[in-house]
This record gives sequence, structure tokens and C-alpha cells, in this order.
Amino acid sequence: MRDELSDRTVRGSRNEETRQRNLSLLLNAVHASGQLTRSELTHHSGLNRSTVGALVGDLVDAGLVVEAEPQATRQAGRPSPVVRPNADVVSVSVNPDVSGVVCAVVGLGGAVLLREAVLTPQPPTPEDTALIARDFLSKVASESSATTRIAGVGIAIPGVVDEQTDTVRVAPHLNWVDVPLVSLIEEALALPVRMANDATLGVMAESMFGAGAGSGDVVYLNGSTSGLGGGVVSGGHIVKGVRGFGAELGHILIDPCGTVCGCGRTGCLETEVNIQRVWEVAGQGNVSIDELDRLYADRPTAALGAELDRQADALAAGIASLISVFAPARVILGGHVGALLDARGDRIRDAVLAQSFAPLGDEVSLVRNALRERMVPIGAAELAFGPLLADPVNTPLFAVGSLNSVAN
Amino acid sequence: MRDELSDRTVRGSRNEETRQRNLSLLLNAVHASGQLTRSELTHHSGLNRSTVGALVGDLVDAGLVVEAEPQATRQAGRPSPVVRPNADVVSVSVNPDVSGVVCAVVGLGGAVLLREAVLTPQPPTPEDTALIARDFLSKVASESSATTRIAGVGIAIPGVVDEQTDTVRVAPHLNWVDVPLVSLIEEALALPVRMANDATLGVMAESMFGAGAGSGDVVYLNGSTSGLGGGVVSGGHIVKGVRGFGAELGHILIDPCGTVCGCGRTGCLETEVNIQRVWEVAGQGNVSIDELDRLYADRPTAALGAELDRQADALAAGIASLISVFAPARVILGGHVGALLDARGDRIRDAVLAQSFAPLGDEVSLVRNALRERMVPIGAAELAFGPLLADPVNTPLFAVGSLNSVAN
DNA sequence: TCGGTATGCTGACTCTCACAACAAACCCGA
DNA sequence: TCGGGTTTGTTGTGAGAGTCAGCATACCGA
Repeated sequence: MRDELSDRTVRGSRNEETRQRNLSLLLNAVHASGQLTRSELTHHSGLNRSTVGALVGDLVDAGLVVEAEPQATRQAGRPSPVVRPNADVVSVSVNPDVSGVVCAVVGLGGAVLLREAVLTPQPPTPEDTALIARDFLSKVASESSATTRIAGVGIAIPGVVDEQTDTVRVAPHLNWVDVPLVSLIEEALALPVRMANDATLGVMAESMFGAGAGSGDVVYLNGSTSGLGGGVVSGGHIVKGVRGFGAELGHILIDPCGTVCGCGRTGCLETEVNIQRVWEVAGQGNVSIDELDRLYADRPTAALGAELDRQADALAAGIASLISVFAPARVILGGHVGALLDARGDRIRDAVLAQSFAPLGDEVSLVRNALRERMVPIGAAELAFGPLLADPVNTPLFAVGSLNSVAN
Repeated sequence: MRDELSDRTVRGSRNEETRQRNLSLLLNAVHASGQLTRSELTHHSGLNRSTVGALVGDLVDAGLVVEAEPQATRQAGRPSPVVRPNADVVSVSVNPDVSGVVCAVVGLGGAVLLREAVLTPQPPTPEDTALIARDFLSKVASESSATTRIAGVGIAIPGVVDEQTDTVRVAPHLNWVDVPLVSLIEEALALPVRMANDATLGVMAESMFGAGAGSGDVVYLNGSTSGLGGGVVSGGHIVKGVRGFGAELGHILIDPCGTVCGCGRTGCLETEVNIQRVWEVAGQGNVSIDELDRLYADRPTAALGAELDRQADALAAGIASLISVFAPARVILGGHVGALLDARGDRIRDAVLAQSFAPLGDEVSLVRNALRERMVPIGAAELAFGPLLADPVNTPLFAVGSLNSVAN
């Protein structure tokens, strides 16, 4: 009687899982670094030369990495071949937002090969999203080489995603409630689909390839027209919470005398630090995030300057709270709070330091996100690459032309 | 040239590590459950009968578990022997606090075998702590059986612990700053010592044996005379932050118009929800936490009632922030906030629900801690058991009588 | 008493990695 | 240009770990 394994039971390790773990380790290393010599992989992993040789051979056979001629080095000894991720292995990312849908193709290794934003007059519906994704995929199919293989599709949602049921629980700015988007897109594209919150995927990308690289403790805050989202990596693990509902950092309390928030309380970080309030003060609606830097740099009016000061102080108070909770090595700011950091960096840093408990604030660095518009595509692709990276040789890939399954 | 493994490198898995992981898996299961049949271990782990048999045999040989006669069941088939943790394997926990030092002996399996509080007229110094621990250990040595073996010592500190340097960075209520307590106690006891924040250890204990058992997403808040501490388990992992500085939940912002806090800001959760303010209103200094329940139940004065309402509201606001950050399955309250939950449960729950973002608050349960005064000893012992549970047969144990190393 | 069932135990088999020995490819100095 | 020193790739052997099948054991129920 083989009952399905109970909830969170950790299963025993068979012998073959050792192989799987080691393959995963190497592929992850190559994926994260861009390229490594076999010798580096050997020292990096602590495994034997011969073992690494065999493992890399498996990955090459599976078409996941390529081995290239050794690069010229000034070192004694036989040169070691360079292992690179196979650029033909890609993931597709889909990111609906207030103004449209952004689709992208991202190669193993994190390179954004193609990125396309389709604007919609109204916030896209789930059906719009599926159609746009389908069109994008046909275009990709017609343009890319026959050897391209797709690992899967990752969707980034500006809202609360239920990971258990694979539905969008609520995305306020899209006006979506309880949308089973994963099955919708899966039917439209005939590819495996995974979905998560956009800021959660953002911190995944930044902690892997961007400003958080090398640290397992990162807090990310992203300000967009869809509100203030957040993601956290703690101890190398994404903070998800039950069903993946966690890390709604925009809804920590800042000022109980502040503005009423849609979440039911008053004075959330999201209501106090907010791009709409910048627009109101600036007298120009809909200044895009990209143009904010210029607006802030071009001698803002006194009123705008005061508003920026106010938002900087509120942001600092929020960051101080988050620091005392997570003690991160880095706080990464993206979107309009990234622009705010560039405009009011000293003010924010001073306030954070003054408000941080004992040793916690001393070593934290506040930085703007490094990946910018590539961040969400990379994060979503990372989500789609997940199964492949966890079990390299047993995860199926899909040919882009026929969209049929291909053995490995 | 075998360079020491770089920072956070994950090493490759050798073949023997499979054995180690499986031994660890089984010992953890037995430790957490108290007792399991070999058959249950088999289904639980997914391993083969014969493998589990060999693994349990190893654990028996190492003296870590004992196999007992099958219990009478009403089931067909050959009965399976019961595997229990060996009660002779123990850890020692040491917990200095404002009023003294609490020491305890905890057996594998989580049973508190002995607990002793030594009161000091002043908050104990590090040297006091070492002496008291030493005396406690001699007493244990003289009273316990010759077969008792100690895995190690766990220290719980009401303050910020630097896990990298094994020092107490700051413990405000003990007046400790930069105390290398681990080496101090290691010298005094000649046993391996580990140290962590008390609330962090509390949540470890509660999520393993207490109110959080079975869930990997738990937030714990503990109110004591040493302030408001917290611990978080997210996705099954303790939230530690850089150097273990994290989860200072007492210093999230509640009200910028509130009371000045020692951390440098105004209106932290700790300043708004505070046992001292209860004492002031109640007109009785130093009502111990144990007596709070009675005080709250015995028709409190109107002033005290109002203060409890105020603190309940502030606590609810803090909990709502934490829920939006962590989306836990449970919020566990201990110490005076545990008493506050019993006195103002409905008020707190209603406020939390009203202030929680969309689906986040719906499924959270607020509960009082279940382990009470056993919580910190169990958590600290868990810390000390850590190496043994991770690598059962290769971790040395120590005889309690001679305090000499004993093979396994 | 006997069939059904679940579990313990044993030995053969497979998988995986380590290791040693050898070959290959580079640097450097004579 | 050659040979020693060094580092790495390659190959075959050996040891450790889990699986699996078959048999023995122990319980239930008719």
C-alpha cells in the first residue's frame, strides 16, 4: 500500500538522487556564472575530476551545456575546457501589467534574447494575456533556429498568486480575481507553465544575476503603477509564506494617521510611498518610471521636492522595519522607489541608519536594482527553468517549431 | 591544492552522504515523533524495508535509538518493532535572563528531564552564567546514570547574537555588550556549545513540538521583561538574516507618534506593547508573567482594561504587518502577549482580520504558545542536538560523569 | 487449522563516486 | 629545442549505498 507521501515529508535519498543532485549542482553553477572551466567546477563542487568529467558529459549529451576549447591562460598545467550553458535552451516569460503584456525569451544563463511589450488600451484580461502570449510564441517559433528548445513558461503577476491552486487570487490593478491563469496559458501554448508574484520573481532574478548576487539575504522593494511590491530571500530561500501569499511588503504599517489603503488598514507603506502622489504633485499624470529620473534631476519644484522628502522618510521607516525583521545584507530598490533612492539617497540612508536597531543597520547596503527592465523576464524565466535546473536530464524540453515534446 | 570551500558553495554529494542523510532523516523523524514503528519509518521515508532495517540497526548500534517489542495492534500482518529515541542522550540548555539563569536537561525526543532556575539579585554577568552552568552540570553528573551521554550545550540569549563570531553582540536587559559567551562556557564545561537568540529558539521549539507543529510557516512573538522578541520559521527554514541578526520583530514600526525606543526610532511594537506599561497602570510593579493571567481575569480596573485594549490594538497592528510579510499559517504568542491574547483574543483577532490584505489574513490562526516554560529549554537543546541530528553516527557524544569524549 | 497479509531478513544486482595510473597539454628554464 | 614541473583529462578498478526478489516470521480472521 504505497500511500502518497504525506504533506511535507522529506523522502529518503536513493542512490540515483546523488547523481541528480550533482548534475543539478553543476548546471546551476554554469547557469549562474555564465561560464566555468571543468577544473573550476571540480574545485567548486569538491567532486573528483573523473566524476565531474562524467557529469559534464551527461549534460553535454542532454544538450544543456556546451564544452568549448580552453581559453588561453598564463598558467602552468593542461588547460581546462570551458563549459557554457547551451543558448538554445530557453524559457518564455509573460508579464501582464496595467498597461499591457511584456513577453520575453530568456536563455539558460540568464541572457534576455528577445523582449517585446504589447500595449493594451485597457489593462489586459486573462484572455488578452493568453492571446498575446500565443502570438509571441508563434513569432518566436518562426524566427528562431530549429535547435531551440523551450523549458517552459513563467508568468509574473502584479498581485497575489496562490501557488497551491495555480490561480491569481487577486490582482487589484488588473481587476482580476480568482483567475486560473496557469491552466489558461497551458492550454493556449501547450507548454508547462508556472506562475508567481512579480516582485518575488524580481528578487529571485536580482539575487541570482543582479545587485544581490552572492548574498542569500536580500530584501527587494519595487514601486510601480501597480503599487508597492516586495520580495525577500532569506538564508538563500525565497520567503513565500503559505500558498505563496507572503512578502506583501507594501502593506507593512508606517503611519496609523496616514492614508486609507485598499487592504483595510490606514497608513501602509504603499499608500505613503506612491507614484500617484508624485504625479499629483508634479502636475503631470502618468510620468513613466523611465522618465522619473529625469524629472527628479531637472530641478524639481519645491512642492515636488517636499513630496520626495516625505516619501523618502516614509520609505526609510519601512526599510528600517524590514531590516529589523530580516537583517538582510542588501536592500534592493526598483521602479519608482529605485528612482527615489537616486534622488534622495543620502536622506534615506541616514534615516535608515538612525532608526535601525543596534548592529542590524550597520552593514546593510541600499542599492538600486541592477537588471532594470530585464529583471522580471529573467525572474519569470528562472521560475520556468526551475524543474530543469533541479533535475537536468529527466526534465523534458520542447521544440519551438512544432511545439512537440522532444526527448530531453 | 585543496582550497577551503568558497563562501556559500554547495558541495557535491558523495555516495556516503546518502547514508548520512538517510540516517539523519530517520533520527529526526523519531526525535520529532517520540516513537515510530520501523514500518512507519519505511513508508514515511519511501526507502526500502531492508534499507530502513540496516539504518535503524546503525542508529541502535550508535546508541541513539532503542528498538522495543511491537505494540499490540489490531492489524493483520507481522507487527513492526517500535523505534524510540534513546533517553540517555541529552542536551543541556542554559538561559540567562534578567532575573537569573535557567538551566535544563533535555532528552532526545524533546522531554525536559530536569529544569532549574537560579535567581540572581542582579542580572547575571557572563561569569555568573558560566559558574551557574558549571554547578548545574556537576549536579547533573552526580545524579544521572552512568549511561547518560551529552550531545552538547545550547544557550538562549535575550539579545542579539552574532552567529559568525559566536558572541553576544548586545543584550540590553543583561547589560551585556560584545560578550564571547560561547568560548567562555566551552572552557567552563568542556563541551561543545552553541548559542542563539531566545525567541528564535522558542519558535524552533514550538514549530517542532508545540503549537506550530506540522507547519513550516510560523511567526512567534514573545513578550518578557527583556522586551518583545520574535522568531520566524518560513518555508521550514528559520529566518536568521546576516550573522543571525534577524527576526527582531519587536522593532517594527507601529506608530511614529508613539514612545521613543532604545533602538533609535519612535513607536516600535516593543514600546507600544510592553509589560512595564501594564505594571504602571496596574499599580503593581513586577507582576510576573505567570501571574498576569490571574490579574487579567480578576476584574481589572477600568484603567487597566483600557491599557489592555490599547496594547491589544497595537499588537494586532503589528501582527497584521507580520502577516503581510510572512503569510504564516500560525502566529504564536508567548509571555505577556500570550496572556494578552487570552484576555483580549476577540479584539485582537477581529482587528487583525480587518487589517489584513486580501487572502492573507483569512487562514491564519492566532494561538498562545503551548510549551510555556519548557519552550526555551527545548529550543536551546534542539540547537545543541543540531549536529547530532544532521550527522548521527559521526557526531561525538560526551559521558556525563567524566565529561570525557566517548566514541559515539 | 489454514489462508491472507504485512513485515523482517538475506543475498544478488545496479548505481555512483573515489582513486590510482597514465596520457595530454601547458609553462619555464637551460 | 628539449626536458622537468605542473595541472588536467581519461580510463579501469574498487567500495559504499540502496533496490529487489525470495523466503521466513508473526499476526488476523474464518
